[in-house]
Amino acid sequence: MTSDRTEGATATAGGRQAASGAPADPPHFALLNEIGIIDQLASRLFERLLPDGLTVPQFGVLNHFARLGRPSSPSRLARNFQVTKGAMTNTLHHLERKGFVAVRPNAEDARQKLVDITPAGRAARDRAVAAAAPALARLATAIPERDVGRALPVLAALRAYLDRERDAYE
Amino acid sequence: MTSDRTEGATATAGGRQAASGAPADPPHFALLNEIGIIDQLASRLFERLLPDGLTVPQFGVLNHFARLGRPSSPSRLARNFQVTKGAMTNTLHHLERKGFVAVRPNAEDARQKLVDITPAGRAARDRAVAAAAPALARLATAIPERDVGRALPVLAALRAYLDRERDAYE
DNA sequence: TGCTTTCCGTTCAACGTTGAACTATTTATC
DNA sequence: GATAAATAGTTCAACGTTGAACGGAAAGCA
Repeated sequence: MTSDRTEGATATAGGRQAASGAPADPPHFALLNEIGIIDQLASRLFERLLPDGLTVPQFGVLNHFARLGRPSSPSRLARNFQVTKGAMTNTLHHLERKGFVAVRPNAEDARQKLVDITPAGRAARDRAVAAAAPALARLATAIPERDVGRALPVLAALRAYLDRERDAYE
Repeated sequence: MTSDRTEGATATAGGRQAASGAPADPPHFALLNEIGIIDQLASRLFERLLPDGLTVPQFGVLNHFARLGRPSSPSRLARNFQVTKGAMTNTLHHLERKGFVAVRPNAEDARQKLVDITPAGRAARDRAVAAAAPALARLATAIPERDVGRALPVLAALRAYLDRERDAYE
């Protein structure tokens, strides 16, 4: 049992709902709504699959390093993930406690710290990818890659726009 | 200053990043990633515009009622918004404290409560819509409605899939 | 050189969310 | 009717996030 699909109701962006008689939300608003719900559903499902008590943001950092192949700094990571520095401090502390990431001072710039993934972190990341693979495969079956290819550019443009908009307001 | 757009890095789903040499995340994963970032950016921007100290979920509930036109119950709202009952209890308490929503017992079923928007709540919702209108208009300028129309069906299918998947695992 | 600005990382309070535990009420079933 | 199962709403601890405030360190500039 989930949303009131039977009554054709699933609230709209920021909220949802879709009663037949009521005025529909503007398309752009509806888009953001749909995105909000998907993020919530996908994150929760994904997190259940993750091993080692990994959370989505924690996995994100590990995955980032696995592909980056070199150390980074907390603030740089915060920028990459569009998150505040405080949030990244928090995530890194968790990863450090688990031994999945190593933090050391940066000799060249005492303001910074250098963060890198550890072998254990790499292993955890691989386990996570393996654990999520089946679910991702099922998803790929349900949503044709062609459709994903259609949506992705639009979302990329949307993100770029929001990014600019944010900069403008800070 | 925002994400490392200059280094072509914006972490991928659950995490991101897009260094040229590294293996790219699978398309479906990239899609979820993009969605996660957009949700975060859009929510934060939207929330800044909201009046009366309204949060995104609070606005969502008010907007829901404005379109629904009739009372609902906490658990029904929780289902509509794909949120746990506890979360909805929390949101409703905030709205009740602000006088934007009225809660009363349901005589026909003592387990339930009936929630409805108040005139003050309606006014707050209208103020919120008005406050967000300019930003939404700018967004509509940046992202053609045609593109939104292309992405929406894919996202709807994605949400429907995740919804089914969740039911299967609970 | 000395002062100001910018950047870095941390801490903290306030929120929203989940998931589990619990009580109360209603519905199903024998 | 009595018992079991399902539904409703609350509470609570644990997380992640924001936004603001700080103290430390490096650049920029006079």
